[in-house]
Amino acid sequence: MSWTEERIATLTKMWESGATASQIADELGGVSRNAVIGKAHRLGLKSRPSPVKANDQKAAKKKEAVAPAKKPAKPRVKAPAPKVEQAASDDATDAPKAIPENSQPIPNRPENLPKIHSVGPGGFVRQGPGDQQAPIPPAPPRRLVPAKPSPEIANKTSLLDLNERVCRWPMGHPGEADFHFCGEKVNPGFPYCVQHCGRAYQAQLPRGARRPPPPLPFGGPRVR
DNA sequence: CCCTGATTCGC
DNA sequence: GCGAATCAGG
Repeated sequence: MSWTEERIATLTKMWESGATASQIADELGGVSRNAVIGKAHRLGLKSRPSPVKANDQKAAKKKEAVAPAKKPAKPRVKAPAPKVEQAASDDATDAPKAIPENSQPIPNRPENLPKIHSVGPGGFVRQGPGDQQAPIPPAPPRRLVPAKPSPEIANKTSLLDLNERVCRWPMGHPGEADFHFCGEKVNPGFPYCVQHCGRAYQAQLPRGARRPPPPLPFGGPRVR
């Protein structure tokens, strides 16, 4: 697996937004956590909160320069990454504009967040940030047409099934076999069904009640 | 043990 | 340039 430009872009975005190297490697696929860290450093991306920090740059640390008495060969092969090869090249440039980008995977402290219960113009109940039922954020914008229909999405709403009348809320992550869309009847005038309108359009909290973290442009780390 | 990132160094 | 091996802290 080579470092294409989009893969580097994803790495950079995720790294800067605080995702761990493991998450990044997992999202990219085909690379190890070490590869991600190594690449990040080569790219000049700087260290974020690193576990090992209390170093005075001890120069007196050396590995064995010569005479590697014994090599453990290579027992360190846990996950050879049998990732599902993605036939279609994903292209992060075009984004379906109907897909929202407000994703807050960071759980807000449930402490005294005021319960807001307001009704949107379409009749949906706005969801307060304090009461997210499922913390699954909307999937990131990506190109996501599956090369061949798999049985998992046989009865689900695929990208090709999208039209003005069905809910475009993404279910799952693009690129995965069972990725599909909600497909419910939309709340008239909205790109989503009533239920997902409640997720997409959240109630505004009073000033100072909270400060939402910045949205993750890549859609956030994969939730497993 | 698990996790994390940093560093080294053979390729 | 790449990344496995290794290190070191949490």
